[in-house]
Amino acid sequence: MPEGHTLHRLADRITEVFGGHLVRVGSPQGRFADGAAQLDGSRLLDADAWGKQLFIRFDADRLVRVHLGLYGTFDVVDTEESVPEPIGQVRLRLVRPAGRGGSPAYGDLRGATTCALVTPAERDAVLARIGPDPLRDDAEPDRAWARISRSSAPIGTLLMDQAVLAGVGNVYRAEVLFRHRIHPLRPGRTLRPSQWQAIWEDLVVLMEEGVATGRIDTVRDEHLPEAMGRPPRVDDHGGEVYVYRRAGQACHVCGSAVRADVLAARNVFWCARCQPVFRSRAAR
DNA sequence: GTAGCATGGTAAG
DNA sequence: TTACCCTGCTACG
Repeated sequence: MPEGHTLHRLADRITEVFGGHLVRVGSPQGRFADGAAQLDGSRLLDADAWGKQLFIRFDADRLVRVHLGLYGTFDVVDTEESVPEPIGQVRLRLVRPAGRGGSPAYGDLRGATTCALVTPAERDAVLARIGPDPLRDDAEPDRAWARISRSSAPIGTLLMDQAVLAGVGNVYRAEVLFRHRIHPLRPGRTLRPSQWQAIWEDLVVLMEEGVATGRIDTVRDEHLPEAMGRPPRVDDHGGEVYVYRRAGQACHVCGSAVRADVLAARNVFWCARCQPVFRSRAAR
């Protein structure tokens, strides 16, 4: 589930459901028991995300830092009924009690890499080490370009490095490189400034759409299933994509087989014909 | 039923 | 480079 769009969507949802309310905070599983005990009964102010980092803000300058990792989930449910018994390993449970005719709501965090009570200074330290986030209005893409433009590392590695750029994960990495016809192994420093600008602007659009829909869709209208007369993609993420997890299948644009390899410890996918290997001026 | 893998990241070795 | 976190889906038997 979790690339940056998931966390921003979740922050909005937490703010909407719990913001301004006195909440019950628990850790049915027990691994966040100390933090939960300190926060229980206090006022939740709001939640905000930077890249894949989520911070839930409580009164008295207290924050919960959440990182979902690869398979963490945070389900927020507005219910007309009573709050159910926790199912499975619920690290953190937030409850907005029913009151004055209002219905109860709850949020369950499972499988997260991180769930910790932190201070504003600790939050700032985390934020200081991550790059600009395409989903934030105040992001400075030049900061990322400063790193990319002088790095010999592959652009496919740099896009996944949260210290360079925050919020992009394995799906957006593969898809944005396809959309800009750039090979994942191409060294960052060989990109032109205009290519970086186009990638950034595209990430802003794609990820904002991801926040709105809760899925990752990267396929242009002319390549959608209905436009091409091909079957829609069926899997657990739901979005229409060009190359992600499509190894061996036909490229939607040129028909050649999608390639796969491991880059930055993750599977990367690309079309060898649409994303030709970069050749330096000297090599040509 | 269950092995294997996954939209991530850290820490140990 | 590997282990881990310990969820949830898919593929396979």
